[in-house]
Amino acid sequence: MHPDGHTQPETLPIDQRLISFFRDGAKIAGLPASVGEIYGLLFASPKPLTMADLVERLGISKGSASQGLKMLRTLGAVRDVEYDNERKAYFEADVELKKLVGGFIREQVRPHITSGTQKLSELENQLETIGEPELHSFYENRIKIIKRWSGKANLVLPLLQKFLGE
Amino acid sequence: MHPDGHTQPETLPIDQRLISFFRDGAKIAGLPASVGEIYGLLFASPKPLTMADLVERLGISKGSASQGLKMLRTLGAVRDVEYDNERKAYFEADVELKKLVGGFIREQVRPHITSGTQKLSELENQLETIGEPELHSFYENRIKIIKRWSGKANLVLPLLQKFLGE
DNA sequence: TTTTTTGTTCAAAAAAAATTGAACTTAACT
DNA sequence: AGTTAAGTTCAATTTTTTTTGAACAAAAAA
Repeated sequence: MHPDGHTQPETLPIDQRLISFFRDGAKIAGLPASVGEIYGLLFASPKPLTMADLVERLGISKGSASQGLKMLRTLGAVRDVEYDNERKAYFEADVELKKLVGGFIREQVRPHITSGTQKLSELENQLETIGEPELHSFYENRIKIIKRWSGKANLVLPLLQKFLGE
Repeated sequence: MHPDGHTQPETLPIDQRLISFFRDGAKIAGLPASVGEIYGLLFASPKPLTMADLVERLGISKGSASQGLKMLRTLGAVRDVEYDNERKAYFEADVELKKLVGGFIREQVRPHITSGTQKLSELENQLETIGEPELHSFYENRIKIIKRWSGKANLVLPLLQKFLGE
């Protein structure tokens, strides 16, 4: 089963703790547990790892590893690195908070805000169709409230990124 | 059954649109769709509503309505109000962003941060058990990184609340 | 060329989360 | 007292999300 003599580094208790730490973190952020585990193991590893390493040491399927890495790359949380074997791709965890939060906002938050803004403007159109003055003014006010929230959100995000970037 | 709150574009009445808007918002925030719908209907209603109203107009079960209201109350997103019928309880949406975000942070964010901090300190204990100096210093540095993140998070939350509170 | 290694895709299976509904509690009314 | 209306709880069901694994593709090695 093991044609070559290479030994995998043993998974230390501290690695297990880091994996578990990031598994929970991923869940909190609304990401799959396996994505957190992959990031956790890479974070816990002094050297870059291959996809096969992730499969073996986390006991996940090749499919999960591939999809998880894909997601982590688009989030900018993991990067490809050059490493001894030409054939395989090696990965390591990116550790800059600015980049992690930036990727999360770009991939997971912005799209929702965009579609929300779209829905909001459709909402405003509907307002026209309300003849009854009492009701019209009620809904007009409700929409004004949402717009105020939306304005805040659009201010907060850049502020947040700036704060984390220092 | 759902009287199609969701996918019709042009001709939806305004309160259906608000329900759908908040359903999506709830999902984004990691809350059940039914919670978003309940908040949406209350937000869209000029008068307070009873639980029976929610069941009837949203087509959800009594169980969902009860659980959803419970969650919204602990989030501070919905409040009890006095209204004509003594017997039933009436509810209306709370609309202050400060309060909504505050409740969300208190109920959904803080507990996770707290348990994360706990895990972090367990992680630090594990560090002691690593004899090998190279590895020790690697993990020490990793833990330092997490602590830096954690410090940032603890600064950001109050800042965020302050910003939204003005 | 054919074989082997590496990685992706996606339908199906498993796991997790939300929702239901019936049994139960509580409190008001007769 | 008993009856009824309002609301809660939670085991069972449904729905959604995640994970798997086998088929496939790409590219290097033999």
